Amino acid sequence: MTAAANQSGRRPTTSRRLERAGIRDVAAAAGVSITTVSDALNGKGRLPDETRSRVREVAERLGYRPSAAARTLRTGRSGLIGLTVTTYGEEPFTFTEFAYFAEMARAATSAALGRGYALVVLPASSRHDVWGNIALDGTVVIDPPDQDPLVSELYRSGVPVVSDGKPGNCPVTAWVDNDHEAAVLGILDHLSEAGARRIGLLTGTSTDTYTRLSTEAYLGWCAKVGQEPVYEAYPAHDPAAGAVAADRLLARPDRPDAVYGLFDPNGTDLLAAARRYGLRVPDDLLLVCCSESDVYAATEPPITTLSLKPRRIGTTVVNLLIDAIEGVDSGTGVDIARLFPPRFRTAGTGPPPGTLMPTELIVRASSQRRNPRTTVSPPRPPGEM
Amino acid sequence: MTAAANQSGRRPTTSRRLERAGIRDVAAAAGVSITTVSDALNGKGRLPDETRSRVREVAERLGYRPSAAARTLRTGRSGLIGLTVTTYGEEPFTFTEFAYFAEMARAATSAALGRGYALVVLPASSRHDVWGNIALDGTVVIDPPDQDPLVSELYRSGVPVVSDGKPGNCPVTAWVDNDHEAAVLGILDHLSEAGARRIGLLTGTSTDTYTRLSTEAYLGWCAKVGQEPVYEAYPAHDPAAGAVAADRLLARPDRPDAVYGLFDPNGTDLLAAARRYGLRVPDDLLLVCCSESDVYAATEPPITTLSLKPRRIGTTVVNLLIDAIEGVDSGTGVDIARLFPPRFRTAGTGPPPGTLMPTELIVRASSQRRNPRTTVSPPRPPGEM
DNA sequence: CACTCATGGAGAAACGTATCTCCAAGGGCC
DNA sequence: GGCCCTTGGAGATACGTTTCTCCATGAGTG
Repeated sequence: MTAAANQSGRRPTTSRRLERAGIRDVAAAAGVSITTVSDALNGKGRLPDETRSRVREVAERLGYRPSAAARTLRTGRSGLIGLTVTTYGEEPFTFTEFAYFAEMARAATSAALGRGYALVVLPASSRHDVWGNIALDGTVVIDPPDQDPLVSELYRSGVPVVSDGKPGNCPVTAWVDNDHEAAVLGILDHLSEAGARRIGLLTGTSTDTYTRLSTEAYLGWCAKVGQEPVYEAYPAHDPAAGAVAADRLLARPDRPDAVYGLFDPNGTDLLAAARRYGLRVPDDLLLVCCSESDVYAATEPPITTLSLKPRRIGTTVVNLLIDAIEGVDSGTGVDIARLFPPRFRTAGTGPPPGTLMPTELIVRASSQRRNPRTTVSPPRPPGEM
Repeated sequence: MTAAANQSGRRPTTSRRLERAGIRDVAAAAGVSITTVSDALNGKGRLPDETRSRVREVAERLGYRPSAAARTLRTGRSGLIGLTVTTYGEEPFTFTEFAYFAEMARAATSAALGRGYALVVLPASSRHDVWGNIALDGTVVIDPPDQDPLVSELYRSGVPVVSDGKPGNCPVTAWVDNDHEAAVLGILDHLSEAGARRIGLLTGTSTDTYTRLSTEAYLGWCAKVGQEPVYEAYPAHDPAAGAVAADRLLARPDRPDAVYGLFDPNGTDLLAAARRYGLRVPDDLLLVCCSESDVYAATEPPITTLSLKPRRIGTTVVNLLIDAIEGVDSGTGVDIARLFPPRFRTAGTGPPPGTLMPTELIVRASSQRRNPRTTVSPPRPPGEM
């Protein structure tokens, strides 16, 4: 080994292995100190432009890439955000609200990348060691169950947590949710105006916020207008159970003349069930379901759907989370911000700030009786979905 | 400050801030050295069980969580795998093969978690600083374009890269793909046996391996059996273009009596187009498309689909990648493995090892003719649905 | 008794960066 | 000439692990 090869001054005895250039190598090659290299590359410090550009050029020439691990260790920031999905089974993603999740995750990924963060997909059921092994700046939790131990632990350990779905008893930094009550009431009114006399509900048996709030809104509406509730609940994570429940609902003696299904496949299920019972949609049965899928624009008849606007949710959740991340540590320099990260603000404060976002009802033929359509949509070219 | 409070020996002057317990704190509390704590928690070293469990208990009591950043810096391993999706537009996920991607990503996530790794979603179009800021042990690339600069740089910088889709000119550690040629030939034979005389193809204009190999297989088959190729190509990333192309294909004077569509929405598109031209499926037109969606089990008629078995692909890709990751550094201790990481093995070796995986044809009504047909009906202008 | 050896564990050196502190030199100002 | 201020940059430390090296101690062995 030549002296030049060892000019960085480290490892005087052991042989120099082939490795990526470090900041030391750049400093040595540029004839400046490590400090100067760091400052030059990060745009900090007081350096003349000439030095800055020279250092940058040398770094480029050596193919220098800063070590993310070292930077994370030093700064305490990894640029990584966890995306946690509540799982019903073995799989990392939930099946039930799949289109919703996919859209939401996509928007969240975009939003995060736009602000320089990347998303790590981490099912809540992951091995604990996986969670512990990753430096996360914060976590997005989709639809946390009532008492999620994972969320509690994350929050306790000081990691900001923002949930999609109003959390039950988990402490979170912030949350975002749709205004499910308003959405359900809007649908029920819509169906009433279309002539429905007895509106049924296809709902789930799980205790997540979405199911709970929607069902409560339905029951409240029934009480208000004096209609006997007509609903069937089934385990929403079981794809086969939906069809059975739809069948049950339409087989009841007090069969509804309109149904709202809370879950994505309900539209198809209800349509099939209606066919089996010889019910025409919308003539004998009005139909609405909650879905992000555009297949319902092409069914026979097209089905009115409620969109939860997952893209808006995903974007908002991520932005809130990053705000929290960057707000905590990059505060005004007051030490309080460092002495009292969120974990210490739990007691004494009120509930975490939440944001309610509107939903969108996409009205199609299935919820409109023979009367001419009220909402005017432009004629579509053939074949477009 | 008391001597006891400072027994860890650090920060003799500045005041001790509220922070997560570190390994030093555990060592001090347990009355052992840092080494012992590390060994006890990681199951290394020679320690009596009594010491081991005592240290573990103290760590638990203090709520000790090892710093992932420090561990990564020290060990050079982050437990993070990049999942890169080629993007056609702004969005991080591609629309076109969405169900495929979703399934594949889900399987990949599962497989990775099962081996203690987590997946980071990183679109190829991400800001460069995001890529540089994350310590990745390896990367999965879905469907890399012919000359992907990102893949090249990753590979050059020593990060193992495994691609889903046989790579064009990118150097990768390994790749996995379906046997697209066999799949297409199988479908064409299947359609022939069902009575097809002229088989058309709905294909894409992009240059990815899937499109290219499939189209070539089709053209080769045509040449072999002496059929004039009948195909339409469209930009597969444009969801609206598929319907137009399907329409074009069925409007041709040499209208095919069977069509294979390479992309997921083609089944719906072709069905709609067939309806517009008054063609009955499967009587007048046999239909097959490549899709992972089970909506085709419920269409009228149900459509035969080719499944690329994305779950198998995702699992295989991740396992190959992790094998490469762990094989490189946890070798037999021979220094060669450390002196020559994959980046130095580029020259002189042959193409990277690839794995071809079988596809699965799910035969439904749309590709089975009830009674062999003899006449070809002339094209008609699009009428009412 | 003089050894070897296994056991249990401590010390300290990295890993590669960011940043706090401090210093030298030069110039303007009174 | 003494003083302060700005500019440009170097030194050293800390981030929290893992791991290599090495040292006591006591037991077995000839």
